Amino acid sequence: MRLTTKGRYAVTAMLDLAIHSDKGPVSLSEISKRQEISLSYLEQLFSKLRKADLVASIRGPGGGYQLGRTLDTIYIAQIVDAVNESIDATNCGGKGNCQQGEVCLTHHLWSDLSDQIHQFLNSISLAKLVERRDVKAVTRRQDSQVQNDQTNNSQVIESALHKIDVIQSSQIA
Amino acid sequence: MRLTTKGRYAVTAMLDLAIHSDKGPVSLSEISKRQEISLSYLEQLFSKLRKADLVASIRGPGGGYQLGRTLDTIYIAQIVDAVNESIDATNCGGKGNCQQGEVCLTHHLWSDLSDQIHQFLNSISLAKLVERRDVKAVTRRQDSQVQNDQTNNSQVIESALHKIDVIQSSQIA
DNA sequence: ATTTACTTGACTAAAATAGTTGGTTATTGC
DNA sequence: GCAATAACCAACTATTTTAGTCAAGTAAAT
Repeated sequence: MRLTTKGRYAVTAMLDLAIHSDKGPVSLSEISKRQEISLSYLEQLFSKLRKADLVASIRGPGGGYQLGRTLDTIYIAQIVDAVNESIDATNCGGKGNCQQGEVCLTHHLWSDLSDQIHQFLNSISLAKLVERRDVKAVTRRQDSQVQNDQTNNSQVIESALHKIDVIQSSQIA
Repeated sequence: MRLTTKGRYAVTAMLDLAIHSDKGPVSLSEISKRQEISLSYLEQLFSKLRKADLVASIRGPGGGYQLGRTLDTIYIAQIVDAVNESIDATNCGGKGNCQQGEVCLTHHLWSDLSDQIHQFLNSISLAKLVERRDVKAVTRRQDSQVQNDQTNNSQVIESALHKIDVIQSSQIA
């Protein structure tokens, strides 16, 4: 059974994409900043998401990713499946050949658990997540955070430019 | 989120113990044979299970392990918890400090999933598992399999002893 | 033409898993 | 007392997975 940062990152990134897709394509570097996920790692994940037709890519300046389908037809289980092998709790991948071709003592237990998890993650669509109050709150926080970072960056840049001016004028003198 | 062979082995071994505990203590080597789990690995797992008071040990010949409590008060979640760190699906261990001290965009989703899994595994006791039809069927298969192995082994030993006899008598001659 | 941004593949450090090895200690039956 | 049995313990190791980097591309828009 695997549910690690990989699957979590994928869902988080897809949700970020869903939230910000009203103003055209979303670039991975935007998502990377907002969700604090390494850009190159996102590239790997989105390569898989694209192969699963969960997203579509648009190249060139102003490009980025768009959702491959409408919000209400993308379920969390599909996202996790696309990047992880599966969300199967059995050892045998559900095949039932865990002990010398036969089922092991606890096979059915793990099989039941898998069904349970799958049902849960398959009952939640991106549309549902976007509407959640806690998601909206975090979105507000993240958007203003990125805004601040950019302000801070331009301040840093301005002060750097100022320093260069000072150095240059002192060199002339 | 971790649910790997470790947790599965622990539950399988505990169930095996529950099934065979009617005739006194069960040794790890018995469990090892029946469930095809490495003996030394079982020792590691049972060390943790003992610390969680899920089993009690009896040393010396004829010794082995017994359940620490009655069948109906031991739940699968407790067994997995005892050997794995936790069955938590969040990245932050449920603390909600996943993004710079604040919750990340998908924190509540994973938190909900964790609750779901925990509820499921906490609703199943060893007593319930023992009664399942599929468990009873596998138990019959495993018990007769081990019986056959032992018969085969004694045949192998007998034939080996015979060979030694032949070699020795030829050396004398 | 150049910039922006996606695409691909190979590589890597760190962690976790699933063991192995080699002992020590306690108990029992002879 | 002495084997034999079986729990207990600690350190070590191979393999796999995760999470991420690096480098060299390709496609599209201005």
